[in-house]
Amino acid sequence: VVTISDVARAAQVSKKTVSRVINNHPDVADTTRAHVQQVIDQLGYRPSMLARGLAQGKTNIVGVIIDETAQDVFSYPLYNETLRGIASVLDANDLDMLVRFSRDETSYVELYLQRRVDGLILLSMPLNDKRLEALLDSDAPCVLTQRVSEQDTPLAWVDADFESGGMAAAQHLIELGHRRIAFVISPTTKAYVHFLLRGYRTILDHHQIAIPDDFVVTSEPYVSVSEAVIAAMMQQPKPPTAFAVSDDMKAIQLIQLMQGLGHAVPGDVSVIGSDDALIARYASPPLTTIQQDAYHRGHLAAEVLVSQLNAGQSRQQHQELLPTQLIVRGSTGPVRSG
Amino acid sequence: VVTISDVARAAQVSKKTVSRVINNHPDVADTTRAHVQQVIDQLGYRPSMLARGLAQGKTNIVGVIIDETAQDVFSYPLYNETLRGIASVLDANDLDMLVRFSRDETSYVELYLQRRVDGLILLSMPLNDKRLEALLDSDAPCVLTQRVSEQDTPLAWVDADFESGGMAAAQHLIELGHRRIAFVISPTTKAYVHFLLRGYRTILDHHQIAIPDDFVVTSEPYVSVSEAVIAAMMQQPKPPTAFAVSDDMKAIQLIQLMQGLGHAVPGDVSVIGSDDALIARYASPPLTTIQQDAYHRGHLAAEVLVSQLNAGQSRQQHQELLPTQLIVRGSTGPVRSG
DNA sequence: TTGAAAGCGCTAACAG
DNA sequence: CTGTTAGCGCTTTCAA
Repeated sequence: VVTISDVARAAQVSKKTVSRVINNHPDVADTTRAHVQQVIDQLGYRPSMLARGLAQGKTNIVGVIIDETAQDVFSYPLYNETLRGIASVLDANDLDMLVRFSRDETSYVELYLQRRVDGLILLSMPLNDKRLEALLDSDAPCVLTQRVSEQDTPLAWVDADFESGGMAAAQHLIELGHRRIAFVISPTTKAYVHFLLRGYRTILDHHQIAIPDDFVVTSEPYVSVSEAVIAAMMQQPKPPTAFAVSDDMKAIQLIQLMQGLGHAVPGDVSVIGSDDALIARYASPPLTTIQQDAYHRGHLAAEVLVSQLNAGQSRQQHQELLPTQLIVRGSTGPVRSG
Repeated sequence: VVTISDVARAAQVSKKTVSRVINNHPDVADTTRAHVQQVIDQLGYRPSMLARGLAQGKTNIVGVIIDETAQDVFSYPLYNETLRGIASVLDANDLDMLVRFSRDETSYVELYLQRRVDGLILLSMPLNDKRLEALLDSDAPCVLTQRVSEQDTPLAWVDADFESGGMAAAQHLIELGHRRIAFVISPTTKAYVHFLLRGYRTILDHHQIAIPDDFVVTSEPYVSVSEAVIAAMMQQPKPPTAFAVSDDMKAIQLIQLMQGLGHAVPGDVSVIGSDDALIARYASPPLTTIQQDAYHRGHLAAEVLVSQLNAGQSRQQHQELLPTQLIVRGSTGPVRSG
């Protein structure tokens, strides 16, 4: 491999001059620069980022942590978009992206402490993650793409406002005449489902509509909706006329399950999702859902991190709630009269 | 930040001894090791991967290149699975993953030449990519997850056998009585669509079924299926009775388009996809498609790369074709009699 | 079993 | 405008 010393020797200049050339430092005579550049090209020299990183004390790499196990990532197609949003910003700032899917034993801060990355973006951390303490103890620049607690956390985050989304959705269902609304909420380890539920609750409370305990089905992360549970619920004397589901994939499963059980959607029962994943449009009936802009979320989070990195200052408190929007499609309709 | 020297000083030993401890080198007295370890814990010392990398001449990072623009990644959900497969292997080998989405100007080999990564895994490279030459000129350890040419390439790859898949699909359609089969093939920049088409052709040729030129619709990467083109095709005196589509997303779009045009699927026209993306199951009718195991593909590719890295030898010629399987669901049926 | 010294390839002061 | 001298934090000879 050819090093900066090789170039310096061949070009009869000092290493520092070569360094100046490759870093586009202005204080170099044009002729010198041209000459050095020529030698660089001829030798096929590439600066070692490893060495540069050591000398400068930074890696120019950002760690992106995705705390999901295999199936979960598949069922949650929005990570792609968030990653994309992040990538666009990092690209523009000549930063690279080190992606790590969750490894339980080790805390993700290690990535920073071991100087593998300059900062972290955490996608989809579970609620009240224990490893978070290590993060807070460190001075790692860091941005979350999702809140990790219903309380305030001294960390920067950019999150989608699913509480408002839930409110809009509840409003929509109420306007359609629904009064018996059930919930499929999962995974309860993620903060957003709680905000979502809270949004629904706020509106329902306001209309003095109670949510019976057995109308709230929760499940482990991304486990399928239980047919038995739903079937039982629908056989009650007063079954739900609408279901609010915490993600589109599950909402679509629920629709198919309903259809299998002989309940028309939205004729007998309305279903409303959350996310507006691509799949929502292709479901039949197309899914009414709460839209979020995952790309934008990633984009913003990355921008916040980059500004932290550039400022060099310790943690910033940037916290931002992105709007969500109710997208009404065919899976919700007026409650059947009678 | 606390360095190895700090530890050495505090523990009253040499740097080398500390180094031996953190690397679990056997030649250290137990008492010394215990003592050093204690100092390490107390000081909260973490070895700098940057410095270690420079000293050892390797990064322990693998570069993963995804040559897709924004929308494309979204419409091709299998990347998630491939990434997952890769991650599982890298994890097991204490390697990290640097992900880069395509940046046209720069060749991805740069990642290696600049010593940012020890090797590369290329997902979804376009056919006959010019940047490939630079790769071949280098000695970068590298594995493709998809062939980049219909000819043989002196690079390791792990690909899905869509040619056989196409053959199985053609066989299926013929058994259902279809003779007028049309194709929606996209993007033509990817090798797999050509293998797929070749598979169909082989079987159709064998049955002396011609494919009229205007029965093959190609389109730019991931552009939607053109309604006008399809409508025109269906108004011919002898319209196709079946469509073979090169990915599931497009197949589902086509189904919806057909339904909008008043053609029942599979009553009037059968549609067959490719990939077996999650969405295929949720389409209505559920999509008949050619299944591949994207996770396994990533897993294998990463294993090949890791063995290259460990061998330290120059490029290996591992080339492997993974089986595909026809999954028959509801979108294909017997040709309408009359 | 341990240590001293040299070096990985680059940048950062500070001179000149 | 250019070069010299030190490091960055670790690993690797080679001795002891």
